[in-house]
Amino acid sequence: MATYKTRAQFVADDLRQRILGGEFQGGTQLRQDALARDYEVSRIPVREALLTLESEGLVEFHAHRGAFTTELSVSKIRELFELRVLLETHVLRRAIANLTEADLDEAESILIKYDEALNSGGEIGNWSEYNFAFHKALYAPAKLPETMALISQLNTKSDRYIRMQLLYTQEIEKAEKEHHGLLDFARQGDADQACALLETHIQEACEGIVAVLENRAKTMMQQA
Amino acid sequence: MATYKTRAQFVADDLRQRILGGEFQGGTQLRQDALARDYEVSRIPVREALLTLESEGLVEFHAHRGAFTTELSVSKIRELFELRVLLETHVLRRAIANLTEADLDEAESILIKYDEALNSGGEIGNWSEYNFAFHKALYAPAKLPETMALISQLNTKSDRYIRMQLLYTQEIEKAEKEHHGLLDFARQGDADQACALLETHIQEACEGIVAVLENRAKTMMQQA
DNA sequence: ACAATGCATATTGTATACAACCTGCAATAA
DNA sequence: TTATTGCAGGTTGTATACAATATGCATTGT
Repeated sequence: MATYKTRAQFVADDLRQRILGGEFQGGTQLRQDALARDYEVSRIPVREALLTLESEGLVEFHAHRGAFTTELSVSKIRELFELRVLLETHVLRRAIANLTEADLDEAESILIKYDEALNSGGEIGNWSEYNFAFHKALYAPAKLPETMALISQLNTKSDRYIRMQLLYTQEIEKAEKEHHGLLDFARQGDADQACALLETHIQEACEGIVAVLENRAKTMMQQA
Repeated sequence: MATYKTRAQFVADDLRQRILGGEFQGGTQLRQDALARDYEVSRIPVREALLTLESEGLVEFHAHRGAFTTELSVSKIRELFELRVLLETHVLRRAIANLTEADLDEAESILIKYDEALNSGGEIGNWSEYNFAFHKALYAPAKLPETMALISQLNTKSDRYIRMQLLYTQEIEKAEKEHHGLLDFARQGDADQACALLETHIQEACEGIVAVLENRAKTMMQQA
C-alpha cells in the first residue's frame, strides 16, 4: 500500500537529503522557482514539499517571503538531545522488557553490516542512516509507534548536526563500541545499565556537536 | 511579525477547529472541492491546509484518494498519554526550579478566569483551550520551547478525545481541583508531589477517554 | 451464476497563468 | 544630510485548466 509516489513526495524526499547532507547553509532561501526548474516540475509540488519539510523542522516559511532552511541554536540542540535521552531511554527500557533472540540478532546484523562497511571502505556518507537503523531495531520491540515517530522527528531535526560532527571529529569508532555495549546490556536484560550507557552516548554526541559549532563560530569571527 | 495570514493558514486554522470540535467522524474523507467551495477559495490553499493538518496528525493523505480524518486506537491513545506524562513531568520539574512569583500569578489568573466562566455560564466549548493555557503557563518558566512544541503536538492529537470525554463525563470540576493542587505544590516548590499529581491527572484523563471510547464501541455493536 | 475486464465518472495531482505582496532604490521634501 | 514616498522588479500565493489515477458499474466470457 501507498507504494505510489507523487512528485511532491519525491521532491520532499530528495530535498530532505540535500538539506541533511549540508548542501545549504542555515538560513538560505529556497526559491521555489529554481527548485521547480531543478526537478522539472511546477512550483505546486515544490511548495507542498517545502510544507512537508517545514513540519519536519528543516525549513521555515515566512508569508510572501518564502522558505528558508532553519538553523538551530546551541541551546536548542541541547534541548533536542535532552529530549532524545528522555524518550529513547524510555523506549529502550520498554524494549528490553519484551526482547526476543530474533530482535537481538536483527540489531546485531545491522551492526555487523556497518562494521564491515566501515572497515573495508570508510564510506561514512550514510553512516547516519546505519546509526539510526540500529537504534530503531533496538527500540522496535517496545512496540510504541507514536513514540518512535517522535524520536524519528527529533533525529531528523538534528541529523544535519550529527553529520557535521562526524565530518569534523572521529567519533565513529567510539560510537560503534558503545553500540556493541548497548547490545550486550540488552542481551543481559540489564535495562538500567543499558539506559545509563545510552544516556551518556547521546549526551556525548551532543557535546561533540556543540564543540564543533562553537569552534566554527570562533573561526568565522576571526575571518571577519 | 508574521501577522499576515494566507488563505491556506486560515483554512487550516478553521478546519482544525472543526475537526477538533468533532464535526467529522474518524475516517471521513475531506473532499478538496467541497471544502474549496465552503471557504470560497481554490483547491490549492485547501490542499496546503490539509497537508498542514496531516503533519499535526489530524488527517491522513492517501495518494490519489485524498485526505481522511484520522482515528486513534485505544492503544495509541494510551501511548500518547504516556508520552504526555513523560514530557510534562519533565518540563514541570524544570519549571518549578526557576519559577517566579509572577509566573505563579499568571497561571493562577488563568485558573481564576476559568473558574468564573465555569460557575457563571458553563460554556465548556473552549474548556480545552483554557485547560491547555493553564498547563502552558505553568510550564513556560522551564524555557524549553522545543519540548513545549512536542507537548502541543501531543495535545493537538488527543484534543478531540479530551473534548469527547468532557462531553460524556463530568470530570471538569475534578480536573479543576487538581489544577489548584498543582499550583499549590508549585508554589511550595515541591516538584516531586507536583509531578506525582500531574501524572495521575493525565493518567486518569486517559482512562476516562478510554472508558468513553469502549462504551461507544459497545453501543455501536448493539445497534448493528 | 460468477469472475474478470474494460469503460465512464469523479476526484485527486500538477501545470500554467495571474494577482498580491515584499524589497530595494531612486526621487523628493524637510 | 536624512527621512519619506512612490515606483519597478521579482518572488510568493492563488485561481483556473488540464492530466493522471482510483472507483464503481456494465459487459463479456466461462
